[in-house]
Amino acid sequence: MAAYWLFKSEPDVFSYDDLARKGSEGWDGVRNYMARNFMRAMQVGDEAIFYHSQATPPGVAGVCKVIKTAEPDMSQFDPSSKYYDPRSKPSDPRWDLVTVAPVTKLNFVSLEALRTLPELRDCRLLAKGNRLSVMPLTEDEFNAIVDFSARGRPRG
DNA sequence: GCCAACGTTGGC
DNA sequence: GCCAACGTTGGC
Repeated sequence: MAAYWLFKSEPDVFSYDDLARKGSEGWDGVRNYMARNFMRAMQVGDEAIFYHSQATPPGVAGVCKVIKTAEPDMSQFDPSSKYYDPRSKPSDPRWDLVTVAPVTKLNFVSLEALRTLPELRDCRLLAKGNRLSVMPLTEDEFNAIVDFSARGRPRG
């Protein structure tokens, strides 16, 4: 049973277009245990919303999918990486990544517009103070975003 | 640049 | 195990 997720990325660093250009990307640099655990639960074929944070405006840029399940994020062992974690050992890696590929570039849906969708009322993306960079979505939440992007207005 | 919110760290 | 301090995130 496929699951649905949301990934945040700062487009100045790595945008949906960057993913589309590259074809796939190991989602490295996640250093939050909850986000890591969500990645460990991902299966090949799961689909995810690609969200642009720290953008003007922030919002949803596309859909991507998981093409490889969780494996150690090697940047944790690289002292020259900004994601280096000196407390992590190769024999017991702390941090994982999944590999994603582009599916569809969406008509951009701003955060402001997302807040108008009733299906997202309980989505943690919209919760005040939310900082989680990888999170699950319900099928209804995922579809509401994609449908709004396609139609430019809410369902129903 | 500001500030609220949150996760993590470290002293005790 | 508690909790204050700190660093980071992310919208504005």
